Amino acid sequence: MNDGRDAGSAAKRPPAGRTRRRGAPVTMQDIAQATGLSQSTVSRILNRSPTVVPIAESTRERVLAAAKELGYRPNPLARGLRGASTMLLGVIVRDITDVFFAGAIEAATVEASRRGYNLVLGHAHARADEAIALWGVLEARHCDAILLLGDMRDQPRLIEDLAGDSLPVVALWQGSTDMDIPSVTVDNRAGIRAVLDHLTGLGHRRIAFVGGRLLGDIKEREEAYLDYLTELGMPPHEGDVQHGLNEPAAGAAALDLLLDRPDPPTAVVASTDVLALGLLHAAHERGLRVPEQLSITGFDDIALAAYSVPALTTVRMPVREMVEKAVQMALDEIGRSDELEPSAEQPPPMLQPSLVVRDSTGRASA
Amino acid sequence: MNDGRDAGSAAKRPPAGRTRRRGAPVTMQDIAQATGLSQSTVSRILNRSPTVVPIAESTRERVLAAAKELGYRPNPLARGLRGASTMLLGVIVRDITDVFFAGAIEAATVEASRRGYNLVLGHAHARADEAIALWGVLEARHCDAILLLGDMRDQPRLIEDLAGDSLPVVALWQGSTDMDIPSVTVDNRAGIRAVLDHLTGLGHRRIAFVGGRLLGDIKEREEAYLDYLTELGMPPHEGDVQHGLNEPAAGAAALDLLLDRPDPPTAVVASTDVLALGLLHAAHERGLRVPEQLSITGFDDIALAAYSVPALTTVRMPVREMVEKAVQMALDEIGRSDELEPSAEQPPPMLQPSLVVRDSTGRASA
DNA sequence: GTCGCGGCTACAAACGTATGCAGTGGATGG
DNA sequence: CCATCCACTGCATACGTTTGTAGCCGCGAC
Repeated sequence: MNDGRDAGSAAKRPPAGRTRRRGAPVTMQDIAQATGLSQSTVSRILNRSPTVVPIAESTRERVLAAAKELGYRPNPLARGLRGASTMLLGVIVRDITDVFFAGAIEAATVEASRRGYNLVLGHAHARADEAIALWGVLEARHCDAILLLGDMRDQPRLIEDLAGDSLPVVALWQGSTDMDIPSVTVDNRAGIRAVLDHLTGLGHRRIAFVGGRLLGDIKEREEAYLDYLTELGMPPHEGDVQHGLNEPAAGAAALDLLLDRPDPPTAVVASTDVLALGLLHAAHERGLRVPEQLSITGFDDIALAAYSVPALTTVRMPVREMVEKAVQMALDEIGRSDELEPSAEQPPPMLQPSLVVRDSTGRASA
Repeated sequence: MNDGRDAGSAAKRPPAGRTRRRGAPVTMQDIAQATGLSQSTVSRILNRSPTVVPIAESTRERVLAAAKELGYRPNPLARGLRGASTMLLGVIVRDITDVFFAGAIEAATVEASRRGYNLVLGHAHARADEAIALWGVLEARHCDAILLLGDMRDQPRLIEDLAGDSLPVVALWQGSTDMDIPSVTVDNRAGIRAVLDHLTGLGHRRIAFVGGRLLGDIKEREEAYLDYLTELGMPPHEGDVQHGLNEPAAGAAALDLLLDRPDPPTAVVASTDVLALGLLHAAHERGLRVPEQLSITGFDDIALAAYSVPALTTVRMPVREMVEKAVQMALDEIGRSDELEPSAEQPPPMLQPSLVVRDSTGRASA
């Protein structure tokens, strides 16, 4: 039974029944040796290769038994070397702690596994200036395609590496930029318009805006806000637009800045649900009643938005549909990878969000 | 310039200046050919191999230039085949949408990248009964070690595959089970005790509990709750303990069940912040004022807990410390992988949580 | 009796990289 | 002027698969 693979020293290994730990991985070669067959035969059986060559039923069973017995696990590296697809979908997200992206990742996981793919998660880590390790995450993983979640424009290295790469990349929520990366976007303008229609319909005339860093979708939302109010002839007052990180704390701080003035706004549009939650909290801290004294809206409709106090009026992001579309685009591109001509350039799909009215908005107070 | 790698047909490729898409990946062989050197020399230079053999400075520069010029990317598969470590840390999480785990993943990402590792995320998908594709996620990825986030006891296939595997596995928040997987845990009993001390100190005598599925930490928390109240001689009334999924909706539903009775409790301990947020919402819906009429506590201290309405009294989970410890354990195990003896069995580290008093708890009402 | 053929299996060449060892050339010392 | 040594580079092999093709064997047909 000594197959020559033992290390030189005959140190007896722990006699535990189940030799876990450091059993040199079982290879096809081992199975071949155990069954007296050749490694290639084993390979064919283990992959039920498409009848190119017939295999005796008895042999098949013998091999399968041995494989199970020895606890064989295919080595994906070796498999990948031969050019097989890795069935991996890389996902780069700029901030995992952003609950919105967490939801998107969930959606991507579901959609990917429906197609037999698994997810590899890279992490842009918004606050790390040196995002160099990034490209390692992707390329280092040899995925079949890559999904980009969020606007990565501030990570030029990443974009560059990605562009130089030979595999399909699809971006989500990167805002309508002119980067030549196929993308799936949402109609941010329509979302903001819906929110502002709703608020003005409730009689609000002084509507403030709280945004995150001017990236991607956030930027679009702010621009849409400005355009809308300008067109209506009631542009925001000075100080009616606040910026900060996309965190509840920033929202809370912004609210104080907005309200610690004479003649404060009667409604605040947040560029994000997370910010809106911070606004709600700060309003409560000040003893302000929402929506009686102040209306607040969000954007995204994260899971918690329906359970805030009070429940948040927001814009529903069609996350599932967008991710579905993006995964499909990426995988289609893989399929097309053999052909020479680049796929016909189509306008990036843009999906429609929808207003969800809950309890954080009401008629404008005197 | 025709290096023989072209496909047979001389179909001219799109003349775009930047030939993206489907340029067969540049290999060391290509660089060797371009510089007139051999592949092995290129390899040594590109890895600055440790002076085993000297390399002429001019040659080095020539190669580096060519590598940059051609846009060389090392193939991690091939590299891994040779046994090199993949610098990958696998993470299996049972539910990504759980904001608590999202935070943990963030922490793991940070800690891993501090050590030059990257994360691969597998997804147990709490609701998928057939978690078969799972083991594919891990093994298929050939990581150097695996972190388990949450209790996976209901996924026996996964545990089994994991145990049969030869690489280090460390579990986090799996509850104190007797599975022979090294783990890092938190002292749930101490956390619950702190919460109950706090509440009884405020005069509460009828304290209800809302838990998720009886898994891991949640189970421990519920048991601690029962023990505590029993020891104090005021065991929970019938119906004072509610169960559900770990979602705000479940928390909201539970609150109604708890309060739609004569003689309702004056405080509710949630096994999780997420549930507690649902409780807060439901209380608000009922017009109940927190904490004047009802006290509510959470567990975990997720980022949003400080920004709920009102801010949530909860138990801080030492996430960063725990993840740090776990990553260290896993990586240490890798280092030890060459030695034969299994590392000396040590009791799994258990970290201490701490009470965070905010505004959702107050003196018991009449 | 020989040939052919079908059914099964083994051989071997990739895939891209790492690395021990064997060269090769030039310079230097005797 | 030859031997020696050093600085440098190439050769070859291994890693674990996949896959095209060649080989073996027995049985039936002519």
